[in-house]
Amino acid sequence: MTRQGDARRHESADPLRQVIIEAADELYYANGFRAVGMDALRQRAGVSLKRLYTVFPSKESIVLAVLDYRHQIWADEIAAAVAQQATPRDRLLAIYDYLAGWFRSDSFRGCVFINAFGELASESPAVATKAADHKRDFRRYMERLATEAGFSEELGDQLMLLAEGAQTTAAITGDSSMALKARRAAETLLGAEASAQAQSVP
Amino acid sequence: MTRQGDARRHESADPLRQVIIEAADELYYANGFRAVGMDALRQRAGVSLKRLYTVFPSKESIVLAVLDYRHQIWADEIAAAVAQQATPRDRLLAIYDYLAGWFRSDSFRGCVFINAFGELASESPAVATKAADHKRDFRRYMERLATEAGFSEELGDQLMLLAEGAQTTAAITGDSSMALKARRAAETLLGAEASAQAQSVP
DNA sequence: GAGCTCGGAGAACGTTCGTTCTCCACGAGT
DNA sequence: ACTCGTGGAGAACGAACGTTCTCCGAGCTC
Repeated sequence: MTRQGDARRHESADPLRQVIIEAADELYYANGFRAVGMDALRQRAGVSLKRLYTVFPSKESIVLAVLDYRHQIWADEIAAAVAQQATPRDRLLAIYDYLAGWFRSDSFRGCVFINAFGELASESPAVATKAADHKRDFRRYMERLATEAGFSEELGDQLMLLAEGAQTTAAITGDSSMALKARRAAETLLGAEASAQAQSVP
Repeated sequence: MTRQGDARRHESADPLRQVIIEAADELYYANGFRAVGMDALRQRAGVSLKRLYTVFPSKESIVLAVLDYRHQIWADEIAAAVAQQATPRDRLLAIYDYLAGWFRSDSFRGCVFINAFGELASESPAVATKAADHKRDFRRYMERLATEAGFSEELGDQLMLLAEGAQTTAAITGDSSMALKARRAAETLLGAEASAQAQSVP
């Protein structure tokens, strides 16, 4: 979300392409994909329509590029938040602290992939698969984090579900406390599995 | 979803209005709200455009009526699934079994309120508030179920988050096993709070 | 300086869609 | 039988939007 550290990693080689992607990202996320026309995007990016269409062949391709961009930001920021924590337990719980900060930001409008899926999946299979890919990646990431910490893969799935539920609920109801509720549930799940392990290894 | 038992409760007094709502519900849910035009709805409902506009003043009003209809179905079917279970624990877990059956149905395309929010919230504040109302209702219902079973209100919130996460994840990835994963997480949360209660009352 | 190319501004085109209007057939009442 | 009103089918209208086209000016080459 916010630019900090080596956030430059998110930028592509072509600077014009990057300007368009960032302008589209802001407008689409704030107003929805369909509500933002090519003219508004042209104006925000400071680029003529003709030039816009030399870089991207269609609006759909811009949407897909924005989703790639957001996926990279999400993955990088999650990884950074996790890396700051030392213990396996804190690394798993760092997800929810990251969500809490995101939910409280003024620009929060839910998960862009869920939004894109709801808005465009019926007309763009490419958008639908990109949303599915993103969710699959996040699930695998949580599973990996869980198994690396000595927990079951299933626990990673469960923590993923809590994070997804917090995102949609916070987006629709505007209640940013969902991140904390999800975190406390995650703590309970972690504690339960840890004590079950201690029990089974006497 | 499926009509069984006293599903007639969902019907309004005006039969023409009800025909339109049910046709709109099927088309909107299967194809998305924007993808279905008034002409397709007119054809499916077997009603002329003029008659359609005598019953509803606009498409938005039809969308809102469909959301009301779905909210009633959801509330009734959840209540029925819960009522079939005898113990407090099974009543709380009945939610996830209901979700499992729903996810496996061919017509499953996610939570209609989440979809409507993503598609229309940016242009229709009424849709946004109706989605928020629905989620608030469900949250309160889970909180009530939890407290009636002797658990904390917070546990109800956590079970709600699991259900929400399962809905979005199942919708986007098409993986219906999310209901079972949510259920197992819920079982763990229930067990943990039960044993904590046993501990604190020696 | 003349010619040429590139790109900017925005008009134009074709499509979609919500909403309204027109025309006409049918049936009831006298 | 004639009239009148109701309602059906679908044309018409206006707006929005993605995409393409036109016109024109700026800057580079010889």
